[in-house]
Amino acid sequence: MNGRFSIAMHIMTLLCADARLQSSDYLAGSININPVLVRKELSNLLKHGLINSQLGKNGGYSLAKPAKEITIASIYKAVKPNAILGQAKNEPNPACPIGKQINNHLKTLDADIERVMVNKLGDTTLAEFYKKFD
Amino acid sequence: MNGRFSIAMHIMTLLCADARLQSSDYLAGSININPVLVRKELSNLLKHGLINSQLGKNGGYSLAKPAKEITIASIYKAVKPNAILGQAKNEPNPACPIGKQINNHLKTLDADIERVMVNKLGDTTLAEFYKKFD
DNA sequence: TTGTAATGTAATAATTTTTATTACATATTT
DNA sequence: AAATATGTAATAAAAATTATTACATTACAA
Repeated sequence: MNGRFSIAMHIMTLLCADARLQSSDYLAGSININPVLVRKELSNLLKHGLINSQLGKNGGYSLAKPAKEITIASIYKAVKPNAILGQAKNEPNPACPIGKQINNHLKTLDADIERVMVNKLGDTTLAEFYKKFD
Repeated sequence: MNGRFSIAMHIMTLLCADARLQSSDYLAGSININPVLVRKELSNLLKHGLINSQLGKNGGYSLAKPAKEITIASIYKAVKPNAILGQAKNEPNPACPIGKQINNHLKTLDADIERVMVNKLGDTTLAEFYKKFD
């Protein structure tokens, strides 16, 4: 996985900290990455119904619902990679009895792990996460 | 995370399937990646005490202990990334109250998740994983 | 004791992925 | 109508991953 989860959490925390509309430039300034990347992630969070946006002058972004109704799991799901345990790029040798089957078995293992993770992340809300900041 | 876990699992499964010494070239052929990459991962697994190697002609690799004593968690630990949830490359803006603290809080979250994952992966042994193959 | 086949590892190149940048259309407020 | 923001496409730059080449070292076996 890349830095997308961190970025999404950072965005959501900033929106949680101030209910007013926040611009992508301001968010990018706190995260310290390119504004276009932030807008791309905002666009994804929007698609997943986690935030609202307002076009035009004085526009910006805000949480789509109260922070105590947003689980960390829902944020994770919005940015989740194909495989949490990672996957090799190459097709294993189909002539090898192990190679032929291993990807399926690894996929099953990965699904098991993800279930446990999402379960754990579902225990915490954005509001609880935000409480840790002083 | 990259493909290292997949590769390590593939190596370990192949060694589990045949107790005789296996060469890195043979392993690379089944995985279908460059033999040098395989040797690098073998060198890492060796360092973690999961496998044995034998130098010289007719040399190769074998499991360091019975497959039923090797947990998937121990294989994961040998290749585990810094942060399972990923991390952004940039330092957040220290002038921002959220930016200043978020990395610490994300690190805590990550540690929680990893604990749950390793717990789950500790339930299964290589022998059990191998049983799934026909 | 010499040839062969294997591990072990360093250096470098190629490829892929991620991140940054530029540009501009569209929307909304003042 | 001007200003400021979202939204998005196209491209460039940087970083990470994977592949390749090269070769030293070890051990078996003829």
